[in-house]
Amino acid sequence: MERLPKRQRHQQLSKLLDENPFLTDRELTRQLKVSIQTIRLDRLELAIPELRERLKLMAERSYDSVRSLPLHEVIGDILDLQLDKSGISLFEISAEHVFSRSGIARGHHVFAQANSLAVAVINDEIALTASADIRFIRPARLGEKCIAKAYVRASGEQKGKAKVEVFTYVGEEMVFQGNFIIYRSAGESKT
Amino acid sequence: MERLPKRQRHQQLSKLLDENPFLTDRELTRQLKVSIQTIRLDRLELAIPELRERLKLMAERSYDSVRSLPLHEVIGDILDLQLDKSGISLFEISAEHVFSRSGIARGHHVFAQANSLAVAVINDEIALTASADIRFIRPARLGEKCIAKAYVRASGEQKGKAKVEVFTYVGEEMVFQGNFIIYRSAGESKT
DNA sequence: TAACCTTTAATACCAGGTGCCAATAATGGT
DNA sequence: ACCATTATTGGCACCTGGTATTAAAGGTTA
Repeated sequence: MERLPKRQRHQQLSKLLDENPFLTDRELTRQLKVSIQTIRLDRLELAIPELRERLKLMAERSYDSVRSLPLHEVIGDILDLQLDKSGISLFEISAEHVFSRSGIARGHHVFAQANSLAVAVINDEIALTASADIRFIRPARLGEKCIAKAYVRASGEQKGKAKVEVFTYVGEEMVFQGNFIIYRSAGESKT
Repeated sequence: MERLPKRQRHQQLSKLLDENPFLTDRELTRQLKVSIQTIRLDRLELAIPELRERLKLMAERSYDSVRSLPLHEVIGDILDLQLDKSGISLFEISAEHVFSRSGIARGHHVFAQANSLAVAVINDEIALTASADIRFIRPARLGEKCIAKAYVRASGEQKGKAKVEVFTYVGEEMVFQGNFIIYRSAGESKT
């Protein structure tokens, strides 16, 4: 034993199941070349539930996410969210977001991050983008982490419209700026 | 037997599983007061798969909707393209593009179609969105086919900037309108 | 009465596991 | 060289939530 193989295998196993959670133990034995018992011990140690439990968990998540916050409908990861006030999200530019020749992000991805943050920050059942005025200040490039900050300037609970300003930065540099007008269904509600 | 109970039961069964797809046959027998065999015959007739299959289907749906979230290269199919003049693209709103509650398309997908068309219509090596002024005129809904039409208003081969106007329609109705300023690398090039 | 439909029952079988125990490796420490 | 520990494998019983099939009991109806 090289003291390592087990941990390496654990990492591989986690990675495999991360990429494809639909694998049975039997299929894992083929990929990792160990017995099915070992796979099961590994899952035990790593606290990875059996296939059926995994599927059930996924089904449950998707089922009650229908009635929960639209957080995972957001492009980028929400780092901070103060409803009707401000929000921050992180979005890393990866290969599928850029023009292959130049390595520069396509504008609509940067926009998507800002737009979905602007919608998420509005504390309302239904929030839709009505219009926007946007500027791409400098290109965002492959591998860069974009931090978008959204500020609600006029929440307009009565008027049915809210104004949200979004600034996206890579490090210290601003790459994008946008003013969004968001339709909101009514006054605040929910939770 | 009252000749009806069966159909009534079928309706009830469908309704129960619609409200809570996580019910086992055994739990259904309690609610419907018939034997488990009857439940299974009912599911057969109604073509309702077993619990595990239902969970798997839900898991799969939620799984590849997560995977398809990242927007791809060009959004929509280019139907017509006259470089430096005009272009038309078609984009059909499908389940992964809408808010699940309302069935309304997220703004950034509609934007993405317009933006990628505006970039595609510019006849240059490198074309990037510099800024845009956009309006979402009415929401686009699940299943609707969006036709975006882009017109180059000022190609600005010297100035390094081009102005492109995009209108998106569903049938006769306009759903989106945008004015894009696109950076272009130099004069025209390419074929 | 026979023919039929609906419901229930009984049995064999399956996938994808858990839980447990025992038998081997393989590895280190001394 | 020996022992203890850890890692891996095997085997078996059992569980859940089913499928598939065959059979039987009950009411309905022509």
